[in-house]
Amino acid sequence: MKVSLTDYISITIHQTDLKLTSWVKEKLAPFNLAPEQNLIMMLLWEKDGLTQNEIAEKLDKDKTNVTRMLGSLEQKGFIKRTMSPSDRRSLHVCLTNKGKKLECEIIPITEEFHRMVTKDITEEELREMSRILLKMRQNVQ
Amino acid sequence: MKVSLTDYISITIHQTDLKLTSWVKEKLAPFNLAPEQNLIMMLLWEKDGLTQNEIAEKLDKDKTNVTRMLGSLEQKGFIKRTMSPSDRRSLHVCLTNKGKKLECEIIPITEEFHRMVTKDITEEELREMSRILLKMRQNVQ
DNA sequence: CATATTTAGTTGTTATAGCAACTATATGAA
DNA sequence: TTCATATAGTTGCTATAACAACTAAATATG
Repeated sequence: MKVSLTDYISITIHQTDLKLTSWVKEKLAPFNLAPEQNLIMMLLWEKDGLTQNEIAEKLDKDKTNVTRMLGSLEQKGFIKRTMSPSDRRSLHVCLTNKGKKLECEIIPITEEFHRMVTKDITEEELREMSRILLKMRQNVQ
Repeated sequence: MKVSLTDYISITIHQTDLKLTSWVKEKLAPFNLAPEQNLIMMLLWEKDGLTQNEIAEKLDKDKTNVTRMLGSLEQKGFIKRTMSPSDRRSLHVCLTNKGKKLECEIIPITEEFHRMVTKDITEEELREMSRILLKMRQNVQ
């Protein structure tokens, strides 16, 4: 029996992800910050001076993407990259003043986003959802 | 209180989506077919001759993306585009023989994928998950 | 009928994503 | 110590994604 594409849970996940990302993108645009770039900034606000490699691992992203995203963030003046004295292959990523100042403007947006997304969804449902999503990820390992 | 990035359900959704898409991408690569291109093929296997606009609507995608994906599919020889006689702005997208033959090779992969993703997850859990994902999408409308 | 608006599709730009291949540096092992 | 290997990062390529601006054709409205 032929089924609709929306019967595939993977497609539902994909389309939901796109919708959520799109909202974040729109809200962050005035700050000249893209959604994934914002994730890097969030890591740095929590712990400044991470290496590119650490950022890639924490975000579970390909290092090539991280290189390019940091290139963009550096060009916008939010971060600077300096060679590690202990390992000259590594680059430490540090916030500029401009990057530091951004935090108090962006955090409220992130929180508003999370509240909006999870509106009328219980903690229990969220935990269950996380569990199943994690299971799916493991299923395709 | 600072939270981990993985505490955000939107990030869990995003990363799960990436993992699932990556599996599909790898399995379809030998057929010279990308994941989203495959969705278009699935639509056409079900109903040949759709217009670009209909494809965009069914997949809930921007028409610019559809234009480019179809360009790629046409270049690979899986589809052909012909001007609609009734509306000369529209292009009908039709499968070539090569495109038709692909179906019996791809469908088993799609089904294997769905079985693998939903392994040890009950129908009830899947329905619940779909419901919540849909709710999240509506929440950010 | 003429003009305004809508619609279908294309092109340009930017931002993710991942793979392959590369450079440079560090480390481990003979 | 020297050579193989591993690691950090970059560049090139392809594939999604979305927005803006555009062309061409169809439709609606005066």
